[in-house]
Amino acid sequence: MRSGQLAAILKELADMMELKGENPFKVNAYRRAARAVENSRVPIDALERPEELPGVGKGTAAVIREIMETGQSKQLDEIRNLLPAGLPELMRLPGLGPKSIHVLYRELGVTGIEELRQAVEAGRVRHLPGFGEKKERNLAEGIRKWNKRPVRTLLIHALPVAETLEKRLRQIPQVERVEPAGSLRRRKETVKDLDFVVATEHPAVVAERITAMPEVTQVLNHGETKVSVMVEMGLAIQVDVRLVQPEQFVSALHHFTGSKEHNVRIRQRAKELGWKVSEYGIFDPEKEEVFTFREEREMFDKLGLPFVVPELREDRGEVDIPTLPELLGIEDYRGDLHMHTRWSDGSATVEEMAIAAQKRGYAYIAITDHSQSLKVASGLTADDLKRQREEIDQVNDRLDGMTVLAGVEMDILPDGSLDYPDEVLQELDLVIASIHSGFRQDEETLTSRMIAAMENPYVHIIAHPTGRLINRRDPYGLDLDRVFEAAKRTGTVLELNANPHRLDLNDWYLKRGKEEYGLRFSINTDAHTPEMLSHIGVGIATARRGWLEAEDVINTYSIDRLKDWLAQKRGG
DNA sequence: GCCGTTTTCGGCCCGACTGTTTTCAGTCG
Repeated sequence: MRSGQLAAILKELADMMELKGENPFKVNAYRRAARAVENSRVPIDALERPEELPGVGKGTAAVIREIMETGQSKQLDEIRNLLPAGLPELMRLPGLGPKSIHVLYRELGVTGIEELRQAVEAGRVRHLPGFGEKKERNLAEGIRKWNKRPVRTLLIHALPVAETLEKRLRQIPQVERVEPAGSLRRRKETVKDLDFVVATEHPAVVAERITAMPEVTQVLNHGETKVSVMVEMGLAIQVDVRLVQPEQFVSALHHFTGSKEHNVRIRQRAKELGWKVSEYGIFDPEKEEVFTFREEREMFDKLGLPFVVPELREDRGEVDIPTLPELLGIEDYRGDLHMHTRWSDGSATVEEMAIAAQKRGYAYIAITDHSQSLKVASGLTADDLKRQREEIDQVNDRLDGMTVLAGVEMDILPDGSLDYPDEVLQELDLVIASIHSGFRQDEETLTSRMIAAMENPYVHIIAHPTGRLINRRDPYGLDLDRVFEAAKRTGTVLELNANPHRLDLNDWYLKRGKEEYGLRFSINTDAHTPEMLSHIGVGIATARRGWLEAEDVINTYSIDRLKDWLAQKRGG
């Protein structure tokens, strides 16, 4: 049993209990337990006493034990027998929560989306208590969009739009301060919309200016403190702007940066001190006094907490521990170890890539073109690799203060063997192995295949370990705990691929790999053009979200230390 | 269901908005 599976069962239990109409605090207790399991530093199967997890008491601990032992929960089975399986997914409809779903089920016998559609079309919903014509129309709209999964925008696409909008907002004379907030500020891999917090004494004027921007295609909401619009700026995205008084700016920025879960922890913390936190400030009910702040740092200070950077605000322990890690920064990064050239499917020469890297201030790079089996990408034969090595040597002779390593991104073949024999690998400075075929094999086959590659002493790094493509392809069905364990045992480093579509390993796995297994990682762009080296920005952001420090990432090593490590992996 | 240097009972984060109501429940972030 993996922590992800256990957490999923606890979440389902919470959802079902909520639909059943259980005490909301009890429901929340199960949600908290699910979070605690996800964020536990101890591997879940090594957890002897679940009640040691925060928010887990006797009751939930017993449920956890039962699930660990039997793989299921009697309580959950009972509710499943009581309530139709189609109900939980109805929560995805905007405006529909557990209470309304229960009414629909009880009064109309609605058990799923199809029956709801029929009830709405027959006009039967509007007569229910708490419902009306407007609500029925909104439901009809939600049902119409049911199958159009809202695709979240990639961070890398959202960033330039946010930057343009930020500049635009700054140009409005009545605007005193502007910051982007929300998941963009937390640098999540995808964002749903763009949030801005604006300080102004004249909210109505600013709101007017925003709705009048030429890129605005639709005004969704236009109130005194909030404007929501759809904009078309290369991509169509919703923009929410919150307008607050200047003295409220910092509290509002913190509030709208989130995450929701982080905010909840912050408010609990304030409550322990007898205060109340909202988007308007920290309120002391005893003295009837409101504290406001000039910088976020002051706000955390007031609560007796170390400053938490936006990337960590996910309630993964950042509010509960006395000292936070000194996160990796772009200035710590010394070289990119995964990129392609014209030798396979890249667009530039070795020298062009090297010069681009040097302009970024790097001390080294590794050229890692594809291996022979990957025909679609013009993979290199052993002979090609020899000739490429000659070219790399020449480039190294011409460059000053920059080392180009000769590497390869070698396919792990569907049968688990590697694409070159050891004699070829030992000639290379650095070997990355990765899976590009046979994605749909079963978990056991895929996992063994990857572990076999890690056991080869010549393999230094596993690239994009789960193979997911955000919004496009799910991760391979790997047992990542076994992969982590093998990485630890063999000293193999797992990659955080900084391609904005991959960002794989993701933040959550990075934190787990570091804390539970003591792993180190490599962050690389997998660039196929010189411009793509700039993707390292979102890679570093993801690493920060994964709580990584410079020491956890081999790309922060000096060239000498890196060479030592490369040799050491081979038993040198 | 969980939790406790004010507590073993009575709380559990906070406020805005919507649509339903005529003072508020439900939903959302």
